[in-house]
Amino acid sequence: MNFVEELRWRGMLHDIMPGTEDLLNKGMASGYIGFDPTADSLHVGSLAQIMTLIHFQRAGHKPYALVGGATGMVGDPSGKSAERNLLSEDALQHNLNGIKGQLEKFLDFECGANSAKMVNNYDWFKDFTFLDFIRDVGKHITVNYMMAKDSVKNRISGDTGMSFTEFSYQLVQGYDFYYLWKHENCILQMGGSDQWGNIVTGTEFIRRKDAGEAYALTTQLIKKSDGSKFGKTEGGNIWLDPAKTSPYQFYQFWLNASDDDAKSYIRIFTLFDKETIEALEAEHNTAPHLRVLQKALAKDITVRVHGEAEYEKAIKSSEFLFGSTGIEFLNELNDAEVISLFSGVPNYTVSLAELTGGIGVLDLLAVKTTVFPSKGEAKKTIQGGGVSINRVKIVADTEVFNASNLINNKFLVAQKGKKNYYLIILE
RNA sequence: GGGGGGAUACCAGAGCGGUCAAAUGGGGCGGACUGUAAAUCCGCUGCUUCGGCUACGAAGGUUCGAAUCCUUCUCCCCCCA
Repeated sequence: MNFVEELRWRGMLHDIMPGTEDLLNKGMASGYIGFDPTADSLHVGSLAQIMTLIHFQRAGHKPYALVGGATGMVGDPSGKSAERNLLSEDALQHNLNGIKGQLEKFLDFECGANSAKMVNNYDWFKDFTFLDFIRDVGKHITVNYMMAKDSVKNRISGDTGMSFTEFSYQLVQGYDFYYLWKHENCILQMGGSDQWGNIVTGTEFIRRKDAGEAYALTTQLIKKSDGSKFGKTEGGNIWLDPAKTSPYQFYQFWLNASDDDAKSYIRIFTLFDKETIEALEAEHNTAPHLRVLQKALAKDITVRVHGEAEYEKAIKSSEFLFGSTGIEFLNELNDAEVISLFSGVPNYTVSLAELTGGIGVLDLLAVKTTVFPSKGEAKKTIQGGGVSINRVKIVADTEVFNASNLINNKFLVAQKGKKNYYLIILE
């Protein structure tokens, strides 16, 4: 199956420039996707782009991952309603290093002719002077053309306006494409559907400057079936970096996908073939409450991102926290085992001496720890029946805890809502 | 340069002298139902030692009393030149 067909049946394809498929069918081609260094880790949203590159490579093509050291300094206006804050050079460098390390885990950089390659556009922009840029690049693209782009139009007709810096972004990205086309024979740029305008500026630039041919392909923006934004939870973004999103939280994120979402995610984020996926769906439909689909999805991605061992730990934690195992089960474990079981959930350390004298729930959850940001909020949630300690619902905000409430003389397990656990360690 | 409009909680957006910690919608959080879904319904959504305290762009002023009236300042938008 060729690359485009692959994306198509998985529901990933959004838009493709005419001729692209024919070109790819002729043999190995090089293509790239740019990654934004706005943070030092990629998140599940970027994972979709990584998957595109993986499919590209599996179809026998040569994938390039571009990290935007230069474009990161400018800021992409696409999909943004307000001017972006610029990152300092140091922060940018730090972010680039983090992202590079992650990309290396997904693509094969040593498989011969179609080995993946990583490039940083800062390398070709750092010595590019402003005058050279406006003469060699700016001259080929009219302002009229740039103004017609949705990302620009939206901002100009909106309230916030747009700086010259962001306006020029599409030229900078357009030049990236030209540079890679010229020096690396990169003939295709891919990206999320919000990147179409930027990518096409690149193909246009290549055509006008060197009368060259280059192609564009974009993938569907991932949306949840309820319309809300993909990749965010109460805790914020879901990151690939285990220090930012623990493997347990990562596993939980996928496990919690709704049925509809799971059906689309499993096509996008796993490499299972069509038959396997359809079989899983059939199985899921006969007993939806077992959530076979979500489990298969969560397992596959967690193993690929964090490894088998972390997946096993996430499963164990999940089974305990959401299973029917009673809290007494903890008594059978030693301290290290308990801490490991809770390794994915936020934990706090409180002095044992203070607890001996008794600590009220409000102080415990809002002062000694930051389970709640204020006592007022803790109180309200308790009144709404949303707080448990050691799996027992708190009924009054005056309840006091002391050493006799400890599990293994060391722990308290707090819950906010059903899904949010916190481990309080007393020492 | 001239004229006009505006700035309210996370966002949008009412309020235009007391009854305003501020309508309504969205978002968020919590509860019920359930499959740790979806949909639906319900509650909460400034802090507090529960006496109060701090809040409606900023600083002053009028008033017993201001988000609401006046003055100055800052920022934004629109029209004309």
